[in-house]
Amino acid sequence: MKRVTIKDLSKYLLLSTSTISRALVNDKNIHPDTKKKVLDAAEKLGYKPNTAALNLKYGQSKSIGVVVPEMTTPFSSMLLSGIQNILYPLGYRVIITPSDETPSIERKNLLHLEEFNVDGIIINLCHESYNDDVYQQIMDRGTPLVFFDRIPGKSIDASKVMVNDNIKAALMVEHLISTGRKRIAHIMGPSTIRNANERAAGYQRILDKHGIFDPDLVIKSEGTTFEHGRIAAQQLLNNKIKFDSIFAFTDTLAIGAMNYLLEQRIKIPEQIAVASFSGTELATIVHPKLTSVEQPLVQMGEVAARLILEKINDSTAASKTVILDAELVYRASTQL
Amino acid sequence: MKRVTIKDLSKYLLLSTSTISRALVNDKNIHPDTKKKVLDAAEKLGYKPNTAALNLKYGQSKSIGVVVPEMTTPFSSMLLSGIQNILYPLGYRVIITPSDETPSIERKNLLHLEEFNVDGIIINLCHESYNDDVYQQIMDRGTPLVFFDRIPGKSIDASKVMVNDNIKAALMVEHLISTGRKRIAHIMGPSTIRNANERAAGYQRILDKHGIFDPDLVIKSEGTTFEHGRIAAQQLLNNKIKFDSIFAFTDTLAIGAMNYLLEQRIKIPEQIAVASFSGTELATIVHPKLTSVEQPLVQMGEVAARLILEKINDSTAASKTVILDAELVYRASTQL
DNA sequence: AGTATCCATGGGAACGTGCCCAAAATTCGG
DNA sequence: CCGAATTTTGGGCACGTTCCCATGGATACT
Repeated sequence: MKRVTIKDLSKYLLLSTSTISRALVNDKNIHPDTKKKVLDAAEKLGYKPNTAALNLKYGQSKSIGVVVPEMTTPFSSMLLSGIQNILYPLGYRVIITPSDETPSIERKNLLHLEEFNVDGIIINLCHESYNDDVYQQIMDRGTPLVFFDRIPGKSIDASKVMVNDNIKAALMVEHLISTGRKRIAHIMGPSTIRNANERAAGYQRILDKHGIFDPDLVIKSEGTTFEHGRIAAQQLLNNKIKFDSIFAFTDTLAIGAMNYLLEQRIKIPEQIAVASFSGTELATIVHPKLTSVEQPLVQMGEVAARLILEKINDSTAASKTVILDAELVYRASTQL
Repeated sequence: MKRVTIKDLSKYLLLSTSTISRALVNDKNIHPDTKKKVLDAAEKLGYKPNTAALNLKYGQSKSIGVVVPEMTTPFSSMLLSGIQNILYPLGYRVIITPSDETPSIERKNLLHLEEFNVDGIIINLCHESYNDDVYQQIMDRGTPLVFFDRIPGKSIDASKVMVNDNIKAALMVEHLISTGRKRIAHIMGPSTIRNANERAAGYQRILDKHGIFDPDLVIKSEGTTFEHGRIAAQQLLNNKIKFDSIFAFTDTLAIGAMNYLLEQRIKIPEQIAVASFSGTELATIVHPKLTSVEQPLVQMGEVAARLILEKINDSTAASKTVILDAELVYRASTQL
């Protein structure tokens, strides 16, 4: 099945390719009758513009790369729908590459995307510094980068989208305190993730303020999977430290922890309340439903897409950092 | 930042573009010294082949479209990693478009992907027949299609990958019976999905065989979300029908149902056992963990990718239907 | 030494499109 | 009714790459 080109139309209608082209791109220098004839023939023969030719012509690939740390939770998929909301109507392809929370894979993905000639890359890091050199290289070579959610530790001249982790974590801890909790444990994310440190800082700030901070209450998790959450909960219980609630770095960790507690026949929230940070459906599909900081994920994706478009359309555009608001949603896991 | 082309190398080394090209593609008709010089210069100047030019040259876009009904569960992401395992090493881009379980969006996505000139499309349907005409059109126009998981109802000449829904559903129901359950309810998926009918048929076949089938035990769900599962469970309880277990069309429905039961303080599995069908992590992150038919999702993705490659590389290749095995995993939701 | 063979390189067309420039066809003003 | 202005069309180059064909030079054989 040979594809129909402008040349085919040209032969078919006995018109030059220039005229055909003009009809197709809505050029004003063309007779309405001719234009109609061309459009009809294009429809009839099933003409489809060849994107490869256009890409070559304009030096753009009309595709955007997205790097996410994982795709097994709805987190990334919500961000993606935001990104696609903006980019698909503009004719961009979106190419997604999961890094599996592994910096070396992230690195490979980035270079791979560059190889694909993407016009820009939107990325949610898995390590705050490991690939700093690559980010800079890629940008130096002319491909704009936009960071979202997990941004680099070191300041890099690129647009960024995120929420205020520190403040929102603090507010969530305040909520736990307001429900009478005093021994609030924290399952902290890997310290190679900037947000983990920010949220931990917000947590500590409030406990300090109330004079109830205890370093033993903080468990540093080495990863972000459900299993890591389980392990953290197990550690907390094994440590024989008293605690009446948990604030976890993410939904995933919180749910893993919750499962372990439930298996140990601990009642949530009666004995231990659980709160976390995210913005996905995950919080509502467990029992009891999880109190969490709901990030506006779809909106974050949309903003990230707009920021990358700005950079693509004007490579000298100033970098912007957009901080979105997140809402605290109180559910059964912290309320009797 | 202008990109480096073969012409730049040509000027830089005072060699023709032909020679540069030969060096780059490992042609044998080139002096080793020249080749080394070119390769070094390419490295030094940061030459990257222009994919758009290659795509134009070879008439392929080196990209594959994937249409999935949803992306909020790990289901699609596991399939995607399978697909990407195969396609990325071969230099293919993968473009993902979620249809949101809406046939009209699926239709739009398919046409959109065709517009993008993808070399092939891998699709998991959201309706067994609504878009039949488009599938056929797209294939007629020369873009191969591969169906996986949810395949079309009507027979279409295209490769397909799936598991044997009927048999596996039957085995799962046998398991419930073997644990002493006699009143097994079924939350059936929308009958516009072939698999829903197949699994329901497997369910009924076994209940009939044991003479314990009761049509009142079957709830037809209108959708596949967690919420639909909740509603189904609610209906079951409201109907005042006695039942001691549930076999659900998918994990998602099962978990939604489980949540409702737990909220009603019903004990799982003591009072009601729950089993389902899927193959994702979801089954293990709820409490109690969910017994389910584990489909080899990553493998399914890999097979789908290989099948589409076959069709791309030889448009006359015969269509294949691959049926993969699925494993029953028994967890806490059905065992005391 | 002359010719045939081989190797390394250069020239240029092609993929499909848009756009610049020129040419043809039409309209307009006097 | 003729030249000028305007509209409509055609020719051909460019984007970056590969590959066929041709060319030049070196080597081998008679």
